[in-house]
Amino acid sequence: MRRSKGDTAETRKRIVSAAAELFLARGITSTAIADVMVAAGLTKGGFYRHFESKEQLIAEANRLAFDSLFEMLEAKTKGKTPKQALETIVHLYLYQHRIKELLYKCPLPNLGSELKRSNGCVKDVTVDGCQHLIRLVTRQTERLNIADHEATAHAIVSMMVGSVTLSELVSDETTAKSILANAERAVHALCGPSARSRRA
Amino acid sequence: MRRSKGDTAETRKRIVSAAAELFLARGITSTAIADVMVAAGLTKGGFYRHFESKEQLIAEANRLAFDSLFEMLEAKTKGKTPKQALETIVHLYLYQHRIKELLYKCPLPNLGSELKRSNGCVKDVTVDGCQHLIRLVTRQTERLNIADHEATAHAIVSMMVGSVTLSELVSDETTAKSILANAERAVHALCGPSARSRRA
DNA sequence: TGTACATCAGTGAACGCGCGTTCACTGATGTAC
DNA sequence: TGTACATCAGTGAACGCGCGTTCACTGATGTAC
Repeated sequence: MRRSKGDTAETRKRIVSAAAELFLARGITSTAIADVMVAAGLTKGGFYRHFESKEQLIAEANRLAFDSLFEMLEAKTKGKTPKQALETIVHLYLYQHRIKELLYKCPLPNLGSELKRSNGCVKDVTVDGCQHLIRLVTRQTERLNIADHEATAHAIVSMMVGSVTLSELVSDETTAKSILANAERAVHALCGPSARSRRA
Repeated sequence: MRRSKGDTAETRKRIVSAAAELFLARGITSTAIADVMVAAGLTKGGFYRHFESKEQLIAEANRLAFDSLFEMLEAKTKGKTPKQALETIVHLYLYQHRIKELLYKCPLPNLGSELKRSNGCVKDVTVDGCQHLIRLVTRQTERLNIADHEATAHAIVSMMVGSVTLSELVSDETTAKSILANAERAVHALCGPSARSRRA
């Protein structure tokens, strides 16, 4: 039965949102389209009224996850000093799995190896997200007057992605926590006074 | 046709080796058992004479990849000063994709998100490998007399895994290279003179 | 050492299941007049 | 504003393919005597 335009648009959003949550929690290949549709309160037959293929859904779900992460990080750092802003970004990113208000997790540590082998629009979204995250951090290292702000930003993002990956992997909760805490400390060290070239 | 004991053992090794290469290059789910068997010069029907399930093969292939990586790192750092040894570990790890003599790549950045959701023996091998890598680095930071050597080792391993993940992901070769170079520099900074507590 | 039989690595076909995709159908919405 | 028809979101069944796993069979190796 046909639905009104508004309903249709809302249904589509619900599907993408359910997909983002399921993909990030269970992985892409182990999430079937039927799972997504059921989570969105529909049956799988209706999927192709909204999307051309699973590929397209993957791309849109990842874009949603990236966009809402970046939007939250922008909002939470607005008006803060560069030091506070950088600390906020790093802290929120590292503890993304424990923050309820963050609907979707970052695709980079959660789907990294699945996305690495992707093509076309999925690849594009991933690369964009990756560059966007680097830019977000670079903006703060630049404001902090760090000697080589771009290099430092690269190192920070690598550490963010790597530590989240590792902490989700090791089954021991104590180790997981200390990996995150140590990443946070290391970022601090990389941005410490000896790294600043000019007065802040 | 039945084979001699030696042949059988060798065939088994060939299957595990082919699996490790294919899994790490193409991902686990997108590598079929038939692909592995063909790469090992056999037909897929013979697989179950050697293994109970694909699961078991995944576990063994990952163990092989981890073990040969660690073995190489041990060999290359033997007899070196802690500073040289740490630099060697980090450098070889970061540039693992460009080193031909390294048969298998590290499962952590290459299969991280696929392994994260694994269970049983696959999970065990992954966690072991992760801890082993941390220990390998910790041994050097300890010898370097770094103030908090375990915390620093965690940070270094996070950066190693994260930067390899990211550099394989971004399609732009220039960015990929600079991510790796900046990770190497950052490790250097984390182990710099200000991080040493006692005289070396 | 030689012979007869059991074992079992490897083959190729077949099975069965899950999943992405397609399709005929339904009935409410949107549109033309 | 009301009526008639076209559109199309959603359903449930079916299709087709890939892939993990099983199986009957072959013939060389290993073993018992």
